[in-house]
Amino acid sequence: MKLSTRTRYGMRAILELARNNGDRPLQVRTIAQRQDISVKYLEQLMTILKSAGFVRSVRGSKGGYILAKSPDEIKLNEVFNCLEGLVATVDCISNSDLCKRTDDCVTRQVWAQVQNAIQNVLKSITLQDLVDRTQHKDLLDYHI
Amino acid sequence: MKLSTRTRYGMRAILELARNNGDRPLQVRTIAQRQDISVKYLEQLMTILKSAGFVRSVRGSKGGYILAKSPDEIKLNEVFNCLEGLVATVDCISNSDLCKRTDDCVTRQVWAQVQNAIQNVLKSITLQDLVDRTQHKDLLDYHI
DNA sequence: GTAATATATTACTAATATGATAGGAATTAT
DNA sequence: ATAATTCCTATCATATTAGTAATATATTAC
Repeated sequence: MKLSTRTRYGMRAILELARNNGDRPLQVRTIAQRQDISVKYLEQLMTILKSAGFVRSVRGSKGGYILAKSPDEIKLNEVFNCLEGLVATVDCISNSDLCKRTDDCVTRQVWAQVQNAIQNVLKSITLQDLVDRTQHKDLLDYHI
Repeated sequence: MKLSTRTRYGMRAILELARNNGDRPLQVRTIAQRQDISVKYLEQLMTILKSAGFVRSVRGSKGGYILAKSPDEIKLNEVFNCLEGLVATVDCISNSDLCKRTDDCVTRQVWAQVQNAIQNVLKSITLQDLVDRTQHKDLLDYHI
């Protein structure tokens, strides 16, 4: 139950774009440098984010990526689901045909609860929230 | 972010033991049959559950496995953490030394929230709860 | 129009994790 | 002794993940 780097890197990348919002396009290379991610790998992640409609690309010189919507219109669960694939903790939650055993249903209920909890947390946070958190970093205690 | 079969099978297996609580030991073979899991694979999972102290084994003929504690003393998050390994959604949550970038901390905060939410759900449920749910199955609506 | 800059797309590789299988040793009830 | 059962170790196949490479294509600046 670990997050894939796809999700972690992707989330950090789109956060960079959120910070850059309103400015000129941000290049993959720049994001990769700032976030210490392989350029080539990040390119792929940006493609995913693009085809999901979260970012727009500007090709050619001085091109790069920009957010397709305002940061406060992008909720983390949307980005998360896009990157992490189906967030089904187990398949039978989304596809109830798979469930044959009655006992299974008990654990299935549990996994559904878990999944719900995850989504609720992420649903409550927008990219703008994260940008704000970074900017007031000095005022917050970040130790967990 | 899918559950491994280790966790799903293991959870179902220990639930069988919880149902069988107070009775004679339950054999791996029996559990495997009921839950449609490979015997040899389940053996390994039982070893994990045993070394974590959730179950006790009785060797030899008429042997098998029994719960080491009462079902209402075993919380799902404990079993989950044992099977799924460290539930660290990302490593830097449990090991703060890993976090070099300040921006990371923002997403790290998010993952920590997510992890917390998962744990809270699982912490609130015991094996006994699941046993009860199964027994009153006819009274409940299990569709999600 | 040309060079420079960037994305787009595809294929490949290496490493790791996961799921499962197999064989036999150790242990115990009968 | 024998049958039943866990315990231990090794092995294998597959899937996933992370990353690299090469090439094509589009856009802008000049």
